[in-house]
Amino acid sequence: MAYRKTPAEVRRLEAAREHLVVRATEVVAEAGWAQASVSAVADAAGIAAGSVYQHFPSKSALAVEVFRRAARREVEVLGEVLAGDGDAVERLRRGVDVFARRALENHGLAHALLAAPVEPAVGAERLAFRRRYRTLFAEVIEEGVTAGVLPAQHPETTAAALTGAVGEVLVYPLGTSAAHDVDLLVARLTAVALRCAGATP
Amino acid sequence: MAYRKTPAEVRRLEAAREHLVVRATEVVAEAGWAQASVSAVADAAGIAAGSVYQHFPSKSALAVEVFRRAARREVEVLGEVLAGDGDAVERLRRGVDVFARRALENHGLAHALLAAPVEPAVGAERLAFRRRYRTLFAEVIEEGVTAGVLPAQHPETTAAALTGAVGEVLVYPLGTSAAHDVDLLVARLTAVALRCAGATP
DNA sequence: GCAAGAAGTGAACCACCATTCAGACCATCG
DNA sequence: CGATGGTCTGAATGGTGGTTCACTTCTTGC
Repeated sequence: MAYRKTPAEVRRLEAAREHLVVRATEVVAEAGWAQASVSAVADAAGIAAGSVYQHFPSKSALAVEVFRRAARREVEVLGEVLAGDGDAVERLRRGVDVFARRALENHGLAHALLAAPVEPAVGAERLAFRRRYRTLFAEVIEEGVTAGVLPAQHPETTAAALTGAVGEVLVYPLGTSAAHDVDLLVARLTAVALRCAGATP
Repeated sequence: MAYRKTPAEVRRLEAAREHLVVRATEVVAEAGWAQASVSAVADAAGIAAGSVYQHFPSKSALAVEVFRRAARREVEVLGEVLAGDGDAVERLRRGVDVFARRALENHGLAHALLAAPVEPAVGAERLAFRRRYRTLFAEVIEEGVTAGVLPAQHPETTAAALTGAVGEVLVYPLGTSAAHDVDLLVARLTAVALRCAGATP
């Protein structure tokens, strides 16, 4: 028993892993998944390619972790806004508003999360997160219907349509680095989203 | 001058190319892009891998051709329905209806066209075709607004939202081979789509 | 039939990357 | 300090799959 992991050592390892994930996320946000090779990511983190495998069993596992963290943040933010104050329609409006603004603000990462081609493992994760978005939206819509501020409808379908609609409207602005009138874009998007749910203006 | 392409020979070559594209499309529809390797596609067409390069300069070029043909058919069908009889709202409803039914009928191909991961060259083509869907929808919406059957709105944004919404609602049913109640699904989808555009029920 | 030249073949080739591993380096503790 | 057993390195390995090319097979025009 001449070596035992000391708490400091454990912390150091966790920090190294954390650092790797953060840098990998930056690479993905700035250059896309295709450029995020193991060696590129390792370089960005200042470690050797082989050291990546100290922290993750495969490149896929790292990619999934990068995706999960970033996506979870968005789900949490959306969830908070949708569970906030106001009636269902107002919360829905704010949810779409916040989601869109955050995506436009960090368009590289948003594009990677929403639209960019990904390897199968990450694709599966993306599907899972879309389902979570859908569930969040569906809850608010159901509330709105029950409260009588939204017309009768199938909440799951509307929720799926909303996630698709928001994503598609944002994809083109996200794909380019050109400047947009964010307020105008967001106003148009929230208007469509509310119509989608059948809110009366 | 001992060999000159005779018309019959030219026709034979075109037929061979055609056959290759058709078989490649079948492979993509049945097994997905990932399984459509050059050798798999060549096997399906009954030719050697090397012969693919008689017809296309690269695998990418073949993939793009496969995508383009299939996507063009859908755009044409949608265009015809949207330019048919009835007011803007009715045509929009029928457009979404027909699009969804065709997709569900041929879910393998639809999934490949709409949602499955693709190589960059095909991804660019996909974006281009989405823009065409958007343009088609936008025209009808603009008509509807002018005719007063739809409320004032930004047609391009609504059109983008529509393509995204339709795609997203269909992705899950398309991804599985499970049986669905097509009529119910389509009814729900057209309802959301019409609300999206602000049509009064 | 035969020479010319194109189409077709498929095994070899090659580029690309994730992954491995033998050795270097370092932290722990008696 | 020195023995133990971890972490780190980066060049070598290996699998995958698109592409090439020397060769064979077929079509054409005389």
